[in-house]
Amino acid sequence: MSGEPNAPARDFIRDIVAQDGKAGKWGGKVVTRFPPEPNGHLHIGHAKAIWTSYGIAQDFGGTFHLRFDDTNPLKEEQTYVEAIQEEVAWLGCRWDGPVRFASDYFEQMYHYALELIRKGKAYVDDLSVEEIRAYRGSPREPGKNSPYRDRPVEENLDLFERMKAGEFPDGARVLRAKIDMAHVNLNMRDPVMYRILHAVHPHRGDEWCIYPMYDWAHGLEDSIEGVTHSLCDVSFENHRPLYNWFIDAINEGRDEPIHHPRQIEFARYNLTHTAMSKRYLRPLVERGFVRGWDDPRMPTLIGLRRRGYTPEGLRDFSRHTGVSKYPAVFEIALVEHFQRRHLNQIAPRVMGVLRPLKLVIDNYPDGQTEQLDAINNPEDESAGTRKVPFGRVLYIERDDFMEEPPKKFFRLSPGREVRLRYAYFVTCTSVVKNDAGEVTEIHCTYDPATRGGDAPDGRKVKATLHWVSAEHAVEAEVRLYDLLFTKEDPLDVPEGEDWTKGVNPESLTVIPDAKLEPAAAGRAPGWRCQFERLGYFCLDPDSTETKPVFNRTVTLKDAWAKEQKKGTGD
RNA sequence: UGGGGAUUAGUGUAACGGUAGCACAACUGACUCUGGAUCAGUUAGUUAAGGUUCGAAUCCUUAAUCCCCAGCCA
Repeated sequence: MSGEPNAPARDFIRDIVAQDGKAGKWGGKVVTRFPPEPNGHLHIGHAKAIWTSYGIAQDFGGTFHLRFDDTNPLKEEQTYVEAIQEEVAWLGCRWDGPVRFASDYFEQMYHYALELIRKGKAYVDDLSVEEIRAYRGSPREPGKNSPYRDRPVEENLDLFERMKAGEFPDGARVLRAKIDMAHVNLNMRDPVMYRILHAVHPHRGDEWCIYPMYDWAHGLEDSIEGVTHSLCDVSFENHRPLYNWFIDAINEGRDEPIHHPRQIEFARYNLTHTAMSKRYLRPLVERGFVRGWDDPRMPTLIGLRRRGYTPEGLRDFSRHTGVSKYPAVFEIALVEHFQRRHLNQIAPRVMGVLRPLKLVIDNYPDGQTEQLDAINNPEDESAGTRKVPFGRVLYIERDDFMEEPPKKFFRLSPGREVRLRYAYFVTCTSVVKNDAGEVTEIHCTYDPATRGGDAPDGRKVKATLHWVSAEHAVEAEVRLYDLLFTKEDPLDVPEGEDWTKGVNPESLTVIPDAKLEPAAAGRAPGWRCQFERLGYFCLDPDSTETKPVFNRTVTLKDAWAKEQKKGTGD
């Protein structure tokens, strides 16, 4: 990322796009696209890829397309074309024009294929899958020509036509490009362009019996749409010569050459403590390690959304991490940083006690209730204030009291005075314990002169505690999430060992009876807030009229927790 | 013993032959009615070895390491 925090993004792709613009390529136009296959949900890795393409279109005043790469009806489903649209829209990326489909270009591609056959650049091959594989050779050994490679053009035309008409069973024949079976790049060894598939396509029904292969289709889709900069994964770097070959072959002898996009590859990335590919995510769902694809622990977009992640935070993460060709591993802390940064600006504050400890103020009038003023968001004055009910019996956080406090523990302990946020100073006078010796209740006195939280005599306290009035408390379920895997690289396991063993057994902690101030009640699912001193939370769709359910999106930074971890707390 | 790419603090990413910078993380400290936020500061880097040059992260050579490629998947 460039030096200034708010400087425009700068990376090698943007440099290329800028150069092309300067050179007047494509009339200075910029068109990018995101081309998902509708066969699964998007994850945070896609989010960055989408933001790269969309962000570049935005930065250069270009347009951005959403196009489904639906060339394999065996693997694709309509539900995903709907889900993915929603996911991209949620991210905040707006595509130009309608949602596009590769399958809308099938006719055009077919005609291009006919042209190649007529030019002697493609042929129908009757070899079986196994034979094709065997004939392909290996990276170190050249392949050999198929015996069908030199079929006359007329025969190829006839056979291809009949393939399209559905005269042959699946797998009987394919159409291949005639390039070079000895090429060092395996992708150039007569790649398959069409295979026979008698399948029902989600978008085209049973119109087609032949379906284009990705390598044949993809470049053409970009060409047809006028995509100028076709951004993709580094693994397609080896395919670029093939895409160029196809377009050049089509353009050979053509009066009006078809558009030739420029493909630029960039590295995909990984995150620490998580796995991203479907291969690893699916078992988590199917074997019940998580509750589903939208489990808030999942790196899927629907999971992160449910957890309370904001698209703005994801966008900032995507932009600030830059683009490169090096297979980067980002620390999950960086993702969280951008979530906190955004949430801090927008999340209204609320007080909630996760592990309640009863606190009784002995000198507070029994039965009295006050409404105290609290600030909704110190980072946003326009968020205003609210009233919080206060009474003689309160709940405070168990962690905020220690009978025998270590040196760096500033919170409540016997004889110590602390502030109850927006309320009063209280001093702990005694504790009540059960038979097991656990503290079940603490007693305090309060100083009426400190109403609102300031002492007129100017005396200071070291800590401010959040609290909830017992009488007014709203009971809620709170789900605390931690790393899905404790290991940085969950896939790095010894030969033969099951990587799912690395799933963090404490990745979910359910608190059934948290106490919240009334302001947290009556909200709609998706509502985000900060529980003061604890973290950012988001109301889950599992909530009912009587029982809200909150997901912890991300914790607040916690200096005390860090101190404890260091073991220097006492 | 094939081809294509890549390598800058702990993690990412700038510097495009001319002072190696930024963010996150870590660590200090200030401030604070959130041990949050904010502010100030510290630690820490060019994969290695040669060469070209007044000057190299940048150009050249060699080596090392990592990623990708033998689907009728995308």
